[in-house]
Amino acid sequence: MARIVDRGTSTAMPRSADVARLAGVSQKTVSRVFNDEPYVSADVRRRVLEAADQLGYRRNNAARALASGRTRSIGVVSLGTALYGPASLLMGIERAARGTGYALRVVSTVEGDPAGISGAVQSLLEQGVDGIIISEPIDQGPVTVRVDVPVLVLGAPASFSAPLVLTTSVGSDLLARAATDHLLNLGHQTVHHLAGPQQWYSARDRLQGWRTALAASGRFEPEIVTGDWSAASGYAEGSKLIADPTVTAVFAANDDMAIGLIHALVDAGRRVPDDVSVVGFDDIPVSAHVLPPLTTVRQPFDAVAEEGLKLLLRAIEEPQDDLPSASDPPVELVVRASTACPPPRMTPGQGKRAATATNRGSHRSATSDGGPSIPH
Amino acid sequence: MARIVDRGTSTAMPRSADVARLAGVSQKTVSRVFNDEPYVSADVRRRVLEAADQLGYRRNNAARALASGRTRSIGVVSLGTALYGPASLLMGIERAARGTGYALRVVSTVEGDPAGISGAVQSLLEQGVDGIIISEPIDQGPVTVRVDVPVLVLGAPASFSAPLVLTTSVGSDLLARAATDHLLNLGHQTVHHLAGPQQWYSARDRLQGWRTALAASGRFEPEIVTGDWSAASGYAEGSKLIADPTVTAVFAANDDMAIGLIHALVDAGRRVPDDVSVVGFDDIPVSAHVLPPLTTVRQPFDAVAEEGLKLLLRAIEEPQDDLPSASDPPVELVVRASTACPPPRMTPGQGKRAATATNRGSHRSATSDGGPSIPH
DNA sequence: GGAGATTCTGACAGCGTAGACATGACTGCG
DNA sequence: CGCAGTCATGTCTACGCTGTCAGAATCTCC
Repeated sequence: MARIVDRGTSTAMPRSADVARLAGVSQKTVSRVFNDEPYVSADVRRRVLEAADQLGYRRNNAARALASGRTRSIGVVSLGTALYGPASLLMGIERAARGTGYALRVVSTVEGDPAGISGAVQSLLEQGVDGIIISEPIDQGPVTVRVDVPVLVLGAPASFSAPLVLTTSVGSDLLARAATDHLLNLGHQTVHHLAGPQQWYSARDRLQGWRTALAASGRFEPEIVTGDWSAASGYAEGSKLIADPTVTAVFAANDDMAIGLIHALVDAGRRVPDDVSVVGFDDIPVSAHVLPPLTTVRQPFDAVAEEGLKLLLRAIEEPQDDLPSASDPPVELVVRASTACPPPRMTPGQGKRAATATNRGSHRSATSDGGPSIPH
Repeated sequence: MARIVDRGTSTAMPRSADVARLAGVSQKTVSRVFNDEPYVSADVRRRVLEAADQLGYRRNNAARALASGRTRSIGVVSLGTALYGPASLLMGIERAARGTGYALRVVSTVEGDPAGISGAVQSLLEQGVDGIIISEPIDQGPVTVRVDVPVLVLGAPASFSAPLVLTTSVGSDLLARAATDHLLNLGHQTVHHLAGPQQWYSARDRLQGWRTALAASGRFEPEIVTGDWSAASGYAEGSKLIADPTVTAVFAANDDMAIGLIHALVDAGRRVPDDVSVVGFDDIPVSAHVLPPLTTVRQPFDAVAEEGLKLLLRAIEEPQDDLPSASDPPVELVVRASTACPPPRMTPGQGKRAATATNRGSHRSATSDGGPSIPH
């Protein structure tokens, strides 16, 4: 087990001057060694490192930040939830940040706090950051924050833009479209939508993607119901939705709500996928193993985080450069057992059975699976 | 939507001296105002705040840290995963930290990195933190880190202790025991265990709690199988476990594995809970809505995070004080529909049918249902 | 062999704040 | 009235590092 040892109050933290004295060089040279600056002879470098090691020297970050004007840390505004999406994105950012030499400062917005995002940004600026990532933003009405570092907004619409602000799509709309198209291709007349809370941009994106898919196929756009991302809301709102017996296909804005919806369907005596097909969104870890295993789309959190961070670091380090906009992340549909062709009576006299049959099970991505039960 | 506005490169960041000049006071007085020090007249305070507001002044954290020797931030070593447990704990810490005046610096350990926790601690110390929280630690073999700030280890065994190190139980063992006892009380002869990866202390705690419960009731302790927390491993390892037809009750070390296990049971033609009862651990958001709704225990993440943080801040701010050890968090068992009395043939000649009927088939979905569950 | 370029090292001056200490102004009280 | 005590503010400086510049040592090449 890791042992954690007190360094003892007797010895104060050594500073670079102490190392310099021990190594017989100037304090500035120690600084050079630790910053990997050129023009330090191999011999001196070795002596400095040895002395530093012997004293247990560590650079003082505060002093570095003060002297250089750069804090070497970036702030992340996250949502104070353990929801799979936000949490995954945060972890993706953490992973991407590692090895860049930048540390992460995380604050999260308080639900119901009117200051919200702007308050969080404010507090990050006070802490001192070289850049800010706003992950999974929520629309909280017009607020203005004065910022002097680059800001990256993950998954916000263009309307968020302003000087120094970068935006990156997380591809929610495309994924939502793919999910809806999958159901349409199976032969469903139309697809209903169990939407996420509309203050969330990602929920709006998914709604939009669903609409686009329906419009592109010239289908009727039914009324939506809106949940709060939770399985409980999926159950409650889903129950309302499926009160309509003509519903044969539902696209839920996340997997949790999809699972709640399936629960509601089963409680109502409807079979999934025989009577109603359900598609989720996120591919949360349990989706492959709930009953029935859930067809869903997978968000490329790591790719989004990595690309976004790269963009931000470039804005920090090469302020003069033009910034390329990020490319669209890949669409990954995971077909499992919660979707199927509509029940016969719901597709009156259409010669589509062959096409439908072909279509079923053909939508799998590399990660998807064979039959209804799918270990990965 | 929040507008983010560049402050413009023309104007440099104002410093306290600028505010002081505008307010007609000394720089030190500005410092006093912003630190809420006593002995500043109301009039001066107002003038300073006005001037600061006018200039858009923000304190420079690096300078503050350098001058005061305190960074006002605490570091969190987290696991680089979006698993519900670790993510929830991290959010709990974030929530608890808010309002304390301490910022959070997060680093996560890389899976497979030999440096692991010690490397993460090292990097936090370099960034400069006043204290460190190690959340959900993993045993990575003997490593020694030299530390000069208080360290709080959430959910590590006593063996982790060392000077300046605090430990807090997350109560996994008690919760595991409650889960196991619940199954025993339903009349099962014994309870099998689908364990988590044993490098995780929390997985060990759960194993231990299960053992304790069995021993306390004088039951036979069956062989365990071990998963990796994922639903997929729950399916795969669970399949091995239930190859034994005498299994009537399984305690899984987390909900994901429990869900995978139920999937495996259903694929094997065993009914849940009629043939086999399953208890999970965590109460992840979908647990109330998977089929059947999962009986599980809920971890008091917020309580643990809050109490732990309080402990740590006390160690930071009153180093002389004796530190009280944290109290045991509450045990919260959530009984849903995945558990019932064992099938008749498994409980030879016991007059328990009435109890079974009562318990079974009550597919209540709300998290705090009646009966044996314990609402908080 | 010496002008110029290149490599290495050091002296010095901040960076923006908080702490130690000094200094008045004012208060209360014998 | 004078002295101690409290309150309000200012002066000066250290915090530990990096950026700038200067100087010394070494190399390069005709």
